[in-house]
Amino acid sequence: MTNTRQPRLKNLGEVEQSVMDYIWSHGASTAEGCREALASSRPMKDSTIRTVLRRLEEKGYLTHQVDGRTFIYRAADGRQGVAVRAVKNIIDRFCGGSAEELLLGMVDSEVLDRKQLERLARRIAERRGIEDMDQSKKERKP
Amino acid sequence: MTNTRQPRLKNLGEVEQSVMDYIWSHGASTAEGCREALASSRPMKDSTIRTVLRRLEEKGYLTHQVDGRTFIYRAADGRQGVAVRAVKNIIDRFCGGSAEELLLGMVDSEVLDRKQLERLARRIAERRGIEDMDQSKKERKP
DNA sequence: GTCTAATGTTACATATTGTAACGCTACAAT
DNA sequence: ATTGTAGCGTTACAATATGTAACATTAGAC
Repeated sequence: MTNTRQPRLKNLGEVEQSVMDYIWSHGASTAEGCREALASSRPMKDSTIRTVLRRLEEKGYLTHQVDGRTFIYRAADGRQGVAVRAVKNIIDRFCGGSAEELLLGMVDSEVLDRKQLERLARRIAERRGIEDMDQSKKERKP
Repeated sequence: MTNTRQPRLKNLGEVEQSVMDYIWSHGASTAEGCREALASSRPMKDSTIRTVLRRLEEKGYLTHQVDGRTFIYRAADGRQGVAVRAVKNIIDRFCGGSAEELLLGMVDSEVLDRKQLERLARRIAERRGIEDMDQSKKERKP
């Protein structure tokens, strides 16, 4: 709610992306767990996956907790949240900070079907209620 | 309309971004025009700006036409379009190709005010009309 | 024909990303 | 206690991306 400007997530490379995809769907994982899970599509040495995981943690995508002497890696933020943050970055860079035109463009393009648009409209309606409340608060202020 | 999968625009570096910002707001420009416009915030040698422009063209952000022996650079696509494409990329990578959850998340977060939500809702309504037509076409098919 | 503005070519430094060898340490089994 | 090894850290190297620019080439102006 309090719009804490978050620190601009760096981009993900291919391997990094696939690791995040795995952790996002699987939940938490050890280095070995990741390595085995990705082995069929992408065989990696033990030290490779560890480097990738460490970098992902540096970039803020992962955190780890220690269990015995094993690291358990977890996503620091969900897929959803990362996606929203990425879009906010786009908004800052291409839309002068205002999302409106972008979202209108999204709606105008072919990205959503009818059912999805309905749900979106409903959600907007709910949200409008909240915004209205905020609005009234503001109007009471001066 | 025909969803031609466009070729994944590469990311822009800082200087590249500022060049695009200039061309997007200014319209078309020569190399010298760009260089002078950015000189105060970012002095560059002639050959530097030229390299940047050429790379931007390689990446598909710019095109040029020749006037005499001078290149006139133009944006290949508008800010809006680039932003939408970037968001589509995010959707592909983080949302399994479906924009719905992402847009719902956007609406739930604090990126739009009431007026903007209203306009968005109205646009969705229009769009729903179109989608409905498409839908009826589909239903007639089998 | 010479000068010069405009473009082309090539290069180099730094950062990012994928990949991995090697090194260290704590625990388990002997 | 000694040693094997599982698990983490350190370091490195190649490929690509990005910013920067010197130097080369060429087509017109004069």
